[in-house]
Amino acid sequence: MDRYNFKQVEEKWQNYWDKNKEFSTKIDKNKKKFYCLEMFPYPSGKIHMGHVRNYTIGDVLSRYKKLKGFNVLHPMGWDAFGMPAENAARDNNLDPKDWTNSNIQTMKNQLKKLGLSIDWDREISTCSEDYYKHQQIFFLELLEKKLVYRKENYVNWDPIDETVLANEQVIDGKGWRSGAVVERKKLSQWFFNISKFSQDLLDGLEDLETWPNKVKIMQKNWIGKSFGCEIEFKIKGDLPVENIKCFTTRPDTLFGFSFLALSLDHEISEYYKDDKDFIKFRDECSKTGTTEEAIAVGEKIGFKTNLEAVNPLDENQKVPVYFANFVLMEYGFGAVFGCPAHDQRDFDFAKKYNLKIKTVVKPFDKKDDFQVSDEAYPGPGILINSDFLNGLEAPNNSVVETIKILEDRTLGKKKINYRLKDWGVSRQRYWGCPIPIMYDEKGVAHPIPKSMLPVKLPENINLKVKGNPLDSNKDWKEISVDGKKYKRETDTLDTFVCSSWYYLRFCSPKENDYGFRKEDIDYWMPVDQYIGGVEHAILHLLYSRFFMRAINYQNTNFKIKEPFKSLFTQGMVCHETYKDKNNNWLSPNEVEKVEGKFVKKINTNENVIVGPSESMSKSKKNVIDPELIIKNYGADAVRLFILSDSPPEKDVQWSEQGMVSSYKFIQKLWTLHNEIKNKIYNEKKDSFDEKLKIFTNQTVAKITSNLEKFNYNVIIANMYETYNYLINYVKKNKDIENLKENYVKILICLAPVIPHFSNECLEDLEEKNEISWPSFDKSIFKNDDIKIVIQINGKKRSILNVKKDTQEKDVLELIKRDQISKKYLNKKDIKKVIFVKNRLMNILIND
RNA sequence: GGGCGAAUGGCGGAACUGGUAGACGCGUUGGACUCAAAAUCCAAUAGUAGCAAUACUGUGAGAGUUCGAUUCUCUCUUUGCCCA
Repeated sequence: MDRYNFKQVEEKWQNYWDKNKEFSTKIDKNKKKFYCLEMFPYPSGKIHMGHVRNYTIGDVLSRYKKLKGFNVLHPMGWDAFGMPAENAARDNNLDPKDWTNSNIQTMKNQLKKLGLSIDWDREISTCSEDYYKHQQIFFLELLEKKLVYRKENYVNWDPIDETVLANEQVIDGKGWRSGAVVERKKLSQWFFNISKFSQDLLDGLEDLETWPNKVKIMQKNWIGKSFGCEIEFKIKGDLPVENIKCFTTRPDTLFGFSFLALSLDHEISEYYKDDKDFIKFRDECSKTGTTEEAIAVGEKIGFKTNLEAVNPLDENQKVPVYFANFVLMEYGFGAVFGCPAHDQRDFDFAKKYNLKIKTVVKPFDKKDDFQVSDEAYPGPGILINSDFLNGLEAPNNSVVETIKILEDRTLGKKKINYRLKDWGVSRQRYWGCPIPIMYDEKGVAHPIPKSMLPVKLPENINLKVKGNPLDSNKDWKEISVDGKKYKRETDTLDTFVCSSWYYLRFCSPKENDYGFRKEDIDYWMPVDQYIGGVEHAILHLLYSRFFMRAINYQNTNFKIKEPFKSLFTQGMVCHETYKDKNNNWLSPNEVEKVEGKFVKKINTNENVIVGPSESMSKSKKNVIDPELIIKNYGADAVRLFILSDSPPEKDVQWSEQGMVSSYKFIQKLWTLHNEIKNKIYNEKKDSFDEKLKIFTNQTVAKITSNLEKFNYNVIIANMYETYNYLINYVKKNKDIENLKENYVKILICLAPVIPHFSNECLEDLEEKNEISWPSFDKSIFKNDDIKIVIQINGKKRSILNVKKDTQEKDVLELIKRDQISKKYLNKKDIKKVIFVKNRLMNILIND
């Protein structure tokens, strides 16, 4: 018998699928559709194990649904714009387009070798003009609906590279490439008005029943709805400022008011722009960084103004006004009132500047003279030292009551605040979708006329210039329309915009006039199952949800609000990390295991420090190249292994031994296949075997239910169990009448995970019927013999074989004759019997 | 600091709605085959005691509900992720 030649078989089936357009999909209204989508990859060069896991999970589902008779849409594309291309192109004197397209070719070939059931006719790439031209139209539509606007905003500015940096590109306050100290700079940028939909995005979460709860909670926190009050404080001092508006969620602690803190960007800072001390203070603040976390961890510092704020509930109470580094302009109105006794941040600030700390809430179990001492008390309790508010229960009652009082006296009003900020989409980059805007001589923005769309990216650009290469490209930048001179917008769109609607494009990938055809999305949308990493839990998923609402807004033709009906977030692929004695990372193939436990470096025999298992990353060198693994073991074996060791939503440890055992398992299945085939074509026949039928039924039932529940690791265990059963079965039996019929069912159950192998075996059996997912017959379990657990005083003592549905008194009779049970029951009174039909009997006796 | 999870053999992990804890795989040990090795096959494998049948203990710790708890409730410990 031949060994299973995975190379030949896998190539054969991949070619077959390709040639027959097996997975190319058309609208078929007679069939139920199923849209399965995995997050599309960034074409960085080669696929990595994370892709293998993500796409294997999606492929198992797609193939299963197809076998179940669904019309499955399973497309793939490329999230092809972005900085790595621009950087790689600049460093290697390439065109970003060429770099990207060559990576796409490589990765596409790699994905094909995994045997994925993808409709490659629908392949899209966000960097192709065919894609981004539609995005420009969307942009202009949103502009018309006033969902896009321009405003000035602070950015992280790298003064050496003359470029804007994303927060994650700022490391310890320095640019990740140049190492220059990052500055805050105000730039005019385009924004999507996502905050307009804050409440709707929040409400929509309720309907996403099959999304992981944690993702919904993350989005909820990100939107950050808070209930509070807007208060105007009267201001006294030497500036022409009459009042300052501020937002608070705790107006009930107003009597503990001890300072008012303003953001550095608050409009009042204008009066101080020439004040040397203020400038010095502002520089000091910029060192601590602008992220919310940096501010929270860093020291709270303030700059005292000559202004005083009046407590609206008590005219006699006046407190100083500070600029403080912990107040963000984006939150509320960029002004907060400080109540040190009940907010730790305010407490730290008050201690530092020696401001009064007045306790206004006491915990329920404390007396009225309770005083905050070492730290703030932010918890619930009863209001004290608060004049007419005394005795209210904080925070629930007291907040509502205080707002009522403030509203009555027209000192403030109820307000709901959201943390969600508008989405800045301008990027000072070449390799992105051009923003279809031009500016006239006065600097007023105009949409590029529709007839002039799309705005194409210029080619042969010099990437070595400082700053945005588009900005220094005069030929491209300067245009004239109807004899008037304009300058193009040189910023490009954030790549998250591209990925906010790509799932629509897959429905109509070739449509030329618009981003999608209504007929197509009416049939295919929403995505029935979306699969990807949890790292996109907030931004990508929220932006996509927003984008649907933005298209939907003032548009009766477009019904979708939620693009992804179900979401599944898979875990990462991890591997041990290795370092040599000089603390340099070593890759797994620079390391070997010699004489058991310790790991040594190849050639030098030097000891290696084994670090914890972490998610595979190039920087830690703990990566395994999927291409090599597929070459050595085959796609089916890789698919099998990547699913086998852990539940798909959890991290999985890469293990060479596990990989080898998956490979061996496929070889064993092949041996089994040949044995079964011999039996099937054997002349001698045994009669029909009921037990085999029952076993097959159980197997199909188990695998079906585990597929439905994403328990893919358990499916692999089911596959091993099935093998173990069948290999013993064929040893003991000749061919029996129903062997082939049952074996074919089992082979089909293997098809989602190991499609090449399964198809090869089915073909080998000359199985001509159209393959579809086997049904299972629940009634077949009826005649089953049942094992009943016998417990004495709650402890398992014996197991009885009985017919299904045996009654309590009959089981009791059996127990009395059962040797083991008799031993425990001997001469003891039975106090009580608990009987669960077909399961167990628990007998309570006096000890 | 807040929110959400997690904790089961040497390891990864199973366990339907509260009903036989440890499926399945890895590793380890022993055996068969072989001159030998690899490959393959067979067997054992939670701990303790015992030749054994078997008994007791056992799902992070402690309590509770229950005839019965890995599963439900409370407290605690450790740990992961997200937010601040």
